[in-house]
Amino acid sequence: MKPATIQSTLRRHFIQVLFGVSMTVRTRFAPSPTGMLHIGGARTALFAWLYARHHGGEFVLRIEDTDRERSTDEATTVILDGLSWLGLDWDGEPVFQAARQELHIQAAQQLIQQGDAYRCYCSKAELDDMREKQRAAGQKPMYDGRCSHRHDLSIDQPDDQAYVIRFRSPDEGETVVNDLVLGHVSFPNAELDDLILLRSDGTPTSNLAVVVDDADMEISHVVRGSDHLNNTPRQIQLYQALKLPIPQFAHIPLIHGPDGAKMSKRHGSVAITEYREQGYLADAVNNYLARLGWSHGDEEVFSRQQLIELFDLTQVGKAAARFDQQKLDWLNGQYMRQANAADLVAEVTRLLNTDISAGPALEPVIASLQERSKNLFDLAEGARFFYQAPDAYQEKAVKKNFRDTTWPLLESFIAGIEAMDDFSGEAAHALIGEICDKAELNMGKLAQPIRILIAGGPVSPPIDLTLGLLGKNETIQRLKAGIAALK
RNA sequence: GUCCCCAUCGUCUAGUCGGCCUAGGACACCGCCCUUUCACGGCGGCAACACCGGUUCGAAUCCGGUUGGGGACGCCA
Repeated sequence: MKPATIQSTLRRHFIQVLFGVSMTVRTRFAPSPTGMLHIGGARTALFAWLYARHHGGEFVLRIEDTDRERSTDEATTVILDGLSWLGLDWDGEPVFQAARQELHIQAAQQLIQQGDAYRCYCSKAELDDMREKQRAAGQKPMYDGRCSHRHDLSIDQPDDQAYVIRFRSPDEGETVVNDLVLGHVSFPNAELDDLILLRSDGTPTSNLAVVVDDADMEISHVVRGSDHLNNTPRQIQLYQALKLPIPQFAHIPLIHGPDGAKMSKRHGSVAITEYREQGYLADAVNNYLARLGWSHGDEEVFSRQQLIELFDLTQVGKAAARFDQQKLDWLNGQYMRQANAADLVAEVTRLLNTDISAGPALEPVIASLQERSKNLFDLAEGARFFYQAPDAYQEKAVKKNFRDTTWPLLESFIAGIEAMDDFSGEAAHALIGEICDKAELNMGKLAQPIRILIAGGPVSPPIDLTLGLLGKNETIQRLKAGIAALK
């Protein structure tokens, strides 16, 4: 046993002793490594993580790589990166499902011995044909159990004909899922066909593996997307047949695109890591995702800590939610403003991707831009002119703010700051005021042209801050270059 | 098609056991204010209980149906 495992086992034991019952919450996130970690998966992971953390329990990771055709190590890495970025830390090492085949096969053997599973010799073509006929007859395509009563071939007898192992599910009665989000959901057993446990190559299928693993890993609450709801009654039957304790289930509604259809590539950035590239803050994404389907009164902004304190599955809504980029943008803006400038330096430096050694310190530049930036990308672009003199001036802004009277104002401004012994943003600002007063103009008549020559466009932090950060020499140099270029 | 789920402003949602809801908040949108720019912020506005029945003194809230949307129907997960 690894130290971490011993520790968690001890902790679980401690809680059990303390409360006299087994009440450890243990949730899991079980992605299949066949693609990116998308928005929906990230939210499922977040909810499972929040639930565990809220209850002081554990959150574990299981990589469901049993479909070896489509699973890749690369996808696993991307998923882990995504979770790490969001700060959804997992307990212990990730478990790889493919490595646990023996356990799954054993369970299948047990079911065979109990008579709860049987060999099915139906070929792919035969099954296709069967389904096609069912569909044509307006029925739900499902296995009709044609091999379940074949007694002519002993299941223990070696056979050169390919077969799969199917679960013998009950035909009558109903199976009830008691879901923490959806409540009672019952399925007629007649609707549940005999699912495949072991493929013809002997490998276990996901439904078997999930049940065996969730039980073996002592998962107390299975939190997953509601696209798995239909698998749940079958899984419950497997738990029962294997005499394993049934966990609690919580099926989280799916996230739809703005058009109401399931999220897909055409809705833009579905990979969670894409949001990092676009300059979103992890906590803002978490906050947004949490509010999609969950709420706490009228509040909108929740820190990570508050989410852990307040989150509960009982407050998760049942309806699917649409993804709304504008609200994410707004929330991200909230976090941008709240953030410590120092914490943003590294990421902004990366996004700027230019030499900043000659310009002002990045931290105060960031501070001056935080409240006018929706995201880090915005912020980096807003900061760029501090380190790169404009090579062009926005035409529309020039047209609007420059006229013949502008030039003398600029000249006297330059003369004024050239004469200053100790230049500062405040002094420059005061000078603009003086010049405009004298000319009986409002300050914008001079401040805007200055801004355009300095930044290349009509947008920047307040002029005093901007000039103060840029410094006397750079200010003069840019103004002169601008006059030369435009006059 | 069959089974399952869902249904409050354009979007996310509040709405504990039906009365406090002439339905609240947030995003978006539209005004106004603040402002040397862009933003932030402040104030105000627009805007919803899908429909039809029933239960009840009283329903967004309970029940039934209709409609609409979504999910699932693989030797994928």
